[in-house]
Amino acid sequence: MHDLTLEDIARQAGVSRSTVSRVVNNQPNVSPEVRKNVLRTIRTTGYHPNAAARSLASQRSWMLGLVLPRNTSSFFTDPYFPHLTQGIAYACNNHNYTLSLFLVGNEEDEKKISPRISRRGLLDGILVQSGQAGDKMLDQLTRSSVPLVVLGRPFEVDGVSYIDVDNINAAKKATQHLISLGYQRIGMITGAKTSTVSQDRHEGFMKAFAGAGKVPDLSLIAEGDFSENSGYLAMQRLLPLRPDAVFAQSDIMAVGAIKALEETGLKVPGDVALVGFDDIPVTSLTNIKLTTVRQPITRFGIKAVELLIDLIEKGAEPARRLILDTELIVRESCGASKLLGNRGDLRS
Amino acid sequence: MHDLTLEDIARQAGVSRSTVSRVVNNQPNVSPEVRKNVLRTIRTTGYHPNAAARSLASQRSWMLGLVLPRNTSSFFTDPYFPHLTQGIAYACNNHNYTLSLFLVGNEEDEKKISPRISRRGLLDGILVQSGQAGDKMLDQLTRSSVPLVVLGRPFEVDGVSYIDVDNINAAKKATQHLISLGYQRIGMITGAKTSTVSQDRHEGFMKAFAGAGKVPDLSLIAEGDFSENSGYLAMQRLLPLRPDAVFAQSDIMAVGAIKALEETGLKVPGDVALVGFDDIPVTSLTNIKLTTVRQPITRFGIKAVELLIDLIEKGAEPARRLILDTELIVRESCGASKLLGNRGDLRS
DNA sequence: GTGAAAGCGCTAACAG
DNA sequence: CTGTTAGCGCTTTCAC
Repeated sequence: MHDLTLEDIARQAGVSRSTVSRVVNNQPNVSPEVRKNVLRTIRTTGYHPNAAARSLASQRSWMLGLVLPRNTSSFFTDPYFPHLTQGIAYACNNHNYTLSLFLVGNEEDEKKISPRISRRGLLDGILVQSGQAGDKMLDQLTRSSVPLVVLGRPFEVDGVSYIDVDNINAAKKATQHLISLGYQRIGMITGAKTSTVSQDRHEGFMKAFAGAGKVPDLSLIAEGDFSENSGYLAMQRLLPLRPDAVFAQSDIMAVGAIKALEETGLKVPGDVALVGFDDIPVTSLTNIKLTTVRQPITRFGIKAVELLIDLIEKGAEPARRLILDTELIVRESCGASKLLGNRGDLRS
Repeated sequence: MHDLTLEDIARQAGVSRSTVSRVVNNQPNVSPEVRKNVLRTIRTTGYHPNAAARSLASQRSWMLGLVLPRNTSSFFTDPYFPHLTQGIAYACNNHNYTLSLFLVGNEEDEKKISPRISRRGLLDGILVQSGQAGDKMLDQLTRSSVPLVVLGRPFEVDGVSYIDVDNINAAKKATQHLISLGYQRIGMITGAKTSTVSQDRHEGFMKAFAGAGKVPDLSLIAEGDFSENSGYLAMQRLLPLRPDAVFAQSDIMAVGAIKALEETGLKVPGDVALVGFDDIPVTSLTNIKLTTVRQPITRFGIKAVELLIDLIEKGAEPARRLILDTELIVRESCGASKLLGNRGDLRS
């Protein structure tokens, strides 16, 4: 059975190709009866328009690309990316776009993927995870003519549209919280210092101190890489310096830190208080109720897609940016409940 | 600057469109010098062929679809899916295919996604996660003319190609291991009973007993749904029945089970021995070294893609199946090291 | 080894 | 409201 075409449907319904096209695309200028008639033969024949032909003729593929660069090794270990991907997939679906996924594992992948992404006619728009400084892939994509939205602030923001959460304020709130609880030796476990996320959260940390008229002990800042193990190791390095509270730049690192503390027999928050970032369901990873900065990961993905579609439809110039708010979720690991006599979740 | 076409390159290189096409597609019948020449102008102009036009003319999109149906809610909580996706993405990349992702969240998604998948000209092949019994989407895809590989044994295997791990044998090995260690009250935490994975592992469990000339206590079989929490709850239900060993059908459920045991003050493996399934890095989730059945998740994804490509290139008939082997990884949670005086990893 | 020409199946003016 | 027509940019016979 040879595949059906518009032509076939037109013939069967006794109308022209254009009319069928109009019906398929839900366009006006078709009489109700003709439309109903055409719709019926489409249904009975099981006709589906050919995607390639449509893309070629309309210069629109209805396809969005999600590019996750190599440094995103935590794709498998950090629930962040699955959640993000889900939000993106959901939104694509909602807006009738198809999502294609480009996981760039190494340089070799990059070489094979790059030209594929650049092919005209394949993608109507691109979502790319903000990477480390000097990310070639991002540079290259930025130069292409396909509408682009960067997930997370990129290093070079000139002329590129991006979406991000307000990392500076978020980290500031988290740190202020610890300061206000009276902790005196507040440390931080950062992500890779070459990432903008980590830099922004670092800045928020500093701002909180500045705002309180205090100066942080910089030796209490340990670098991680957003992986759990790095949080574990960072906390081990921090321990001899006797911090009484630590702000971990991701929940997963906070979990690692907790492991390190438990191994040493230290209590959270009794001996060391902890605040995380993400609000990922870590309850499954540790029994400690983690105080954390909640970022709307799924919503982030949805908004990213909507921004991208807007750029596609209304033009990518001028570049736009969208910053989402976060929320400090006070639970037990920061010691607030004990110190202040509160119980359960508290939103500030 | 208007996008470049083959025509443009042909003109600039002083040859015909066909010749450029041959060069682009690495076909023979082009003299070395002409080829070199064309290649150069392609490079200097930064020409990239149009994907839609190519698909339309060649009836090949070089695009594969990965469909994860709604019951795959564990996409975010179980590392299994990120790993699988990574293997698939890697293999697609390697074979010059682009991967598109269809996460089917609910019925509404299904309605929007189905026609998109069925569109001719979009996908050269489809990978679909095996679902629950009566999965409409799978049924529908099976009926379509696009080559299809099901991930995991489907309910109806007639005429459909699929890839799976040898769940029966794997579960049998795991259970035999517990039996051989002398446990007398061996329980099991299953996945949803409507899934083939769970059914097969159930069968393996039974076979191990049969092979040992024993009869399992069926009341020690508790149903979960592959989520951690379900493992936790299942173990709570099991505890009053005093099992001395439990085979959890996934590592994540094993972790839940461990939580339940720890809460009750019971030791693993001292009070209850445990064997999991997957060999996911759960070390981050619990301090217990889990004895488990290792399944090659990433390789599973790679093999699935390769099988699908084979079907695309050599025809989908007759249906093929590929069963991957598993390996029992003996660590500490089964109590083997204590009972047998062994240490560390032991592969059976 | 190379080029001309005929589509691939659809959209989108433009007439009518 | 409907049909005619001209492409979209490439692949692929088929001559030469």
